[in-house]
Amino acid sequence: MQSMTISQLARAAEVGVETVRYYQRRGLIAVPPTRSGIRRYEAPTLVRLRFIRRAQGLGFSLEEIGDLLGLDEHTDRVAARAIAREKLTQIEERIAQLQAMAHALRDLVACCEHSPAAQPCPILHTLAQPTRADSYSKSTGAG
Amino acid sequence: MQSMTISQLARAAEVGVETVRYYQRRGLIAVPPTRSGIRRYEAPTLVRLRFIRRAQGLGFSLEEIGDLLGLDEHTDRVAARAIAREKLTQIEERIAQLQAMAHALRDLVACCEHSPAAQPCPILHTLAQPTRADSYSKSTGAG
DNA sequence: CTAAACTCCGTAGTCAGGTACGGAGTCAAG
DNA sequence: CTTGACTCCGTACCTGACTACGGAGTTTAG
Repeated sequence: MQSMTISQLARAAEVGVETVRYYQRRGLIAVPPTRSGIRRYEAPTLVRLRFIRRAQGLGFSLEEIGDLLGLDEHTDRVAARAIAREKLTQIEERIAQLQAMAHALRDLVACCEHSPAAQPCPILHTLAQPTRADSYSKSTGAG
Repeated sequence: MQSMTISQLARAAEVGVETVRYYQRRGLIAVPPTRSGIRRYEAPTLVRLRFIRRAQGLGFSLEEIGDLLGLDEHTDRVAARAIAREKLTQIEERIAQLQAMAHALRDLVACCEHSPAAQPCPILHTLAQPTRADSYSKSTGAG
């Protein structure tokens, strides 16, 4: 399959036709010239489309992917590495945030399971507590 | 401060006035009756507002927070715990996804650092690779 | 040669969680 | 009693990544 219609291209890359058009509008993939109104796509466009999906899977936004697509495999290795490192840092930060949330939730659930039935729900009660949200974390001391 | 204007309320909860109004539109906090056109807010509304912000900090969406706000501290402990557990599971899943991304990125960066300068950038090259995105993970063998 | 399927392209809608705007009314200080 | 700050409310706008719609043109199978 040397040359594809847009729906063949989309199917090959496992995206929707509208998504392909959207990427064209965003300038991520080229709009090939048309003979008689219908455009035909070549293999390099499919490669580019798959690049986009894989980069998304690594957490890159379409804007960042636009930058990555502008890089040259041979002359821009340092830049590519820098972008990848930055993304890695962002992901690690996000993981840390989510781990803090998970930790707080685990504490609340555990607290709720072990507190006497006559008392108000520690989860709801803690959320309604005045100011600082960390009364459920670490110690109950003055710290 | 028994009774507050909307801006005092917003300041006390560390949110914007427009955000308070937005929560009113969403039905998360009540719109108090007005005498002469200006509304006044009591302490329980501030508690509710802080509840919302803290629940957001734990990863709950405004819709979920609406559910939580409808629960009773005494009679709905089981429901509250179930919601918290479900959120915890979602967060753990998200963490796992992000860790997979981070792992892949770390591999790519390391690969890029150690590959000979004459070769194309392994990061860009891997992204452009046909089909499966996992050629950068685990081993380089036939698997 | 026709009918179905596909393509093109611009525009608009979706989700979440706000943020901004504008005009009219209200309140407090001087 | 005016000035300036604040409030009310509806509506529109924002980000990011799509997704849908509609009408006109094109291609293909029978």
